[in-house]
Amino acid sequence: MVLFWTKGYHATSLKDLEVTLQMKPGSIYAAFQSKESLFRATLDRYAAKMASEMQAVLDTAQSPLTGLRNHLISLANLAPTDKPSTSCMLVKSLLEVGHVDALRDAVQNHLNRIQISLTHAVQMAQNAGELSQSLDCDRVARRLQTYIFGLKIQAQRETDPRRMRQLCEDLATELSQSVAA
Amino acid sequence: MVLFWTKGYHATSLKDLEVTLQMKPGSIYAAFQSKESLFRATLDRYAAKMASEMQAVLDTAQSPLTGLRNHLISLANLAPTDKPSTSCMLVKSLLEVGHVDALRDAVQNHLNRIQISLTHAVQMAQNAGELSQSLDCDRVARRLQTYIFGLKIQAQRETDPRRMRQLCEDLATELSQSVAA
DNA sequence: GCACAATTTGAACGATCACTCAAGAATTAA
DNA sequence: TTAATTCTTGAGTGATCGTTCAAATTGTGC
Repeated sequence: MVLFWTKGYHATSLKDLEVTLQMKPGSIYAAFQSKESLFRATLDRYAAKMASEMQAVLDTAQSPLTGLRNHLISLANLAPTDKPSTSCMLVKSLLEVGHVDALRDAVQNHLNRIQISLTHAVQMAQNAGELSQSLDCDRVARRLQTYIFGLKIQAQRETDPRRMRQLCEDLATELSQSVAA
Repeated sequence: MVLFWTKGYHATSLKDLEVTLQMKPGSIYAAFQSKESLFRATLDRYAAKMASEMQAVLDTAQSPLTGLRNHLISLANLAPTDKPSTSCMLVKSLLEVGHVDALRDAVQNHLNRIQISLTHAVQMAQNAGELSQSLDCDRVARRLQTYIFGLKIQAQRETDPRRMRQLCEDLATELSQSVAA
């Protein structure tokens, strides 16, 4: 997963996979049917990992809205020198293999599921009275996800951790304000 | 440029380039030294094109802030079925070839230049009294660019043009409000 | 019309690509 | 211990990768 995540689908060769997995080609093809299918499996794994990490942040927060804010702010801890890539593997894959139908659909499904989780979180914040009752939760969630996408790309660029943190906090603040009950 | 933009660097083969350019390998290598160098040239061209389009939107607007809003809203016109890719070639390249030093630096420079243009636009809005005097223009510009990144990725996902437009307008509104004089 | 320079051609290069498969090693069942 | 089964091995597949170069073609100056 880390290999595909950092190098991308096309740039990852079977030689790379042999070394990393410590398996010979035959074994790789016995376990997974093809490079594409192995890649799809890593996408699933990544999405599960990402979803559970996000859920953990949301669940441990004092309140639903605080959880969402914390999640945005947690993106400040990504540094562009980090391994694996600070960028979202799903976004990276969407851009790279978006023209391969099977892979694009897999990525889209994962992103949709994450968006639904966000919608639920927003709904909870609304139920808790932290958000205006009139707000469309799905709409807010889409905006939130747009922030996340943007921030993860900035994380690939921004070398100054102070500015990165500032940016995350700016967006977190904006969320609270524009959405307040 | 369109070829690299849509397929990405690695997925574009020299056969593809031969067909699209209508040139034989020898000519391609005489004109450009290598695939990488040709790719870098397309990055330059893309960045120039994108910068001038953005500048046109900014310049024709009634006011600086309106220009920035219009630019955000113009992203609603991207549809995921569009050719070439609706995603920003620079972002796509940053994610795909971010681990190749020469290419990453080229992309970073282009993105930095665009950010500077945004900073100037924000500065003009501030000078025009549309923004609070106390705001850090560079900081606002970074936030703006984060929106743009996020929106262009959403444009790859969102199939409903109504929702896409709504999203762009949400972010444009947010910009005006959070930044108002 | 002719010599000379610049460009284009496309076959060929070694390397690497994703992938296969017959043969051998390891594991399990009796 | 042995027979059956599963897993692993790694050389080998044809295809394609990015790249080169000598020969053919085209363009230029006189």
